[in-house]
Amino acid sequence: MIRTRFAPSPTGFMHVGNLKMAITDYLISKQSGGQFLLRVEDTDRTRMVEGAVENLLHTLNWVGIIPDEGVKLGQDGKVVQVGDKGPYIQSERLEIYHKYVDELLGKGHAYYCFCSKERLEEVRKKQEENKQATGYDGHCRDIILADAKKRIEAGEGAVVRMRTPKEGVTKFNDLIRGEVVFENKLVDDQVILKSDGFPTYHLAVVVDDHLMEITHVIRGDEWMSSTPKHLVLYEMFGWQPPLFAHLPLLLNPDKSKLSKRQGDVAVEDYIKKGYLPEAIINFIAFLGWNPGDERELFSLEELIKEFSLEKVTKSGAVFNLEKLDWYNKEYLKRMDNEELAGICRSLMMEKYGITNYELGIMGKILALEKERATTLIELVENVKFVFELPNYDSSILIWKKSNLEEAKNILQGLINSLDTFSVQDWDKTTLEQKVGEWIKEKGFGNGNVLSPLRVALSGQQNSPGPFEIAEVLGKEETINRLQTAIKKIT
RNA sequence: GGCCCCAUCAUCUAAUGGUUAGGAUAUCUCGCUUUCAAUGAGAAAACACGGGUUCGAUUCCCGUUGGGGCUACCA
Repeated sequence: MIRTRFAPSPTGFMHVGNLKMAITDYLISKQSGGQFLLRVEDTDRTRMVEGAVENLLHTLNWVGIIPDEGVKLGQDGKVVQVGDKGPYIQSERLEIYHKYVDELLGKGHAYYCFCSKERLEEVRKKQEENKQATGYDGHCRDIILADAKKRIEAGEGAVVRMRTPKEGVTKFNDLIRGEVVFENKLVDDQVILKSDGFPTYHLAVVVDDHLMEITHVIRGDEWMSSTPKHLVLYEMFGWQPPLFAHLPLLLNPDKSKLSKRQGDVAVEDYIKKGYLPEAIINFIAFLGWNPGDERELFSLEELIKEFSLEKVTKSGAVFNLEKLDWYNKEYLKRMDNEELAGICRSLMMEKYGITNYELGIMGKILALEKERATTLIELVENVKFVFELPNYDSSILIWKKSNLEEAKNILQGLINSLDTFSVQDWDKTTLEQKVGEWIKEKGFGNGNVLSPLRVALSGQQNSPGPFEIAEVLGKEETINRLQTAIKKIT
């Protein structure tokens, strides 16, 4: 049974790269019938952002990824912690970390360091000048623990560093990349406890993953180089390390690590733009993974069944919005009209000031444009002509080599004909059939009639079919709009 | 600089020790059609380079180049 965790820092909105990690963690745990936990890593108090945890959780909820354990949204929408291995917020686990730091100190696997920031910077500068690997120079490595404690009691500030072995190698078998080897002498004596009493990521992640019985650590590639530090800590504690999988990063079009500067990176931005959760999940899951055959459309459920780390690509993937657009169109096209109406409800009410909202009617209106729109925002915008006929120029009523006079006659003829139709028969199929007969009878060309009709109904030269529009508009409004068009000509 | 990772069309990717190197997105052409969209048919488009290994390498090995990540009392 696999236990995975998504461990975000509450430093802002959910990044699409983070979502990719969360999705992967979720899929891997679910397909084994295991648990997916969410842990909040808030050990850097300087970067905390108000409301970030709520935002993260809401975003995850939106895509349908609900943690089994750890921090999640309760029934009332408030943040709660669930599970018997908590707390799941690192700032609430300080005592635990201190206990383990003491253990390391006692065993000689860690030591107090009193070096000033200035000294550390100087050391680093010199190393860079000499083209050496940067890292702590071991200045405080040999201070006797008792002496160090005295200095601390006397009020001196200190951090705790891990005493990494300087010989041999540390290796691990990454589930995606295979064996990776690091020389121990290059593993830095990393700070594990900061002078403010908070642990660093490296200590906290190891302690928590162990205590929370995480079996698979699935995280971004940027953590690869830190993994030996973590492995050394597992070794020091005498713990069995989990399995590691480092996922390739999401990239900007210029192939650098996906960043804010080159476009939107917050999942929230895409929600606001009107992308569907299904499209986002599918798109992101397919960045660096595919089922090996030619299927492209996968729901979360299907992904749980078929996703596998073995098939994850090793190289980073450009976050390609054109493909996202395509996915969104596909899901939009397939969506049930009433469901679509439900999703667009607030957008529609806001934009068109609608008060009584009938899903059936709204669904029909939205269906008019759903094959043409990329996003929900665009869809709602495109349907504007239903509520408000745009002010168009009469010249666009003319079809090809025809003229205004002819258009006017045709529209008038159309009114006379449509007026005889019963309201019961006012659906696109019947309309198309009857108007078709009328066109034949009069000997007009299709375009000569349907084009002016389209413009009269939509105010646009490009629009859905005129009969579909007429059905949605109803008989009265349809005739109304035809009369308006005629008035424009005279 | 040091360490680590990566390398197939513009992009996401598939496959293989011998293939016309496949699909998707985007682009273009044609068809359908009252427009647009959708859809159908097609086009253009890739194995980074150099050495090996091999009868034969895009595939395996090494190197080069290129790209990326890390290199904090941030995660």
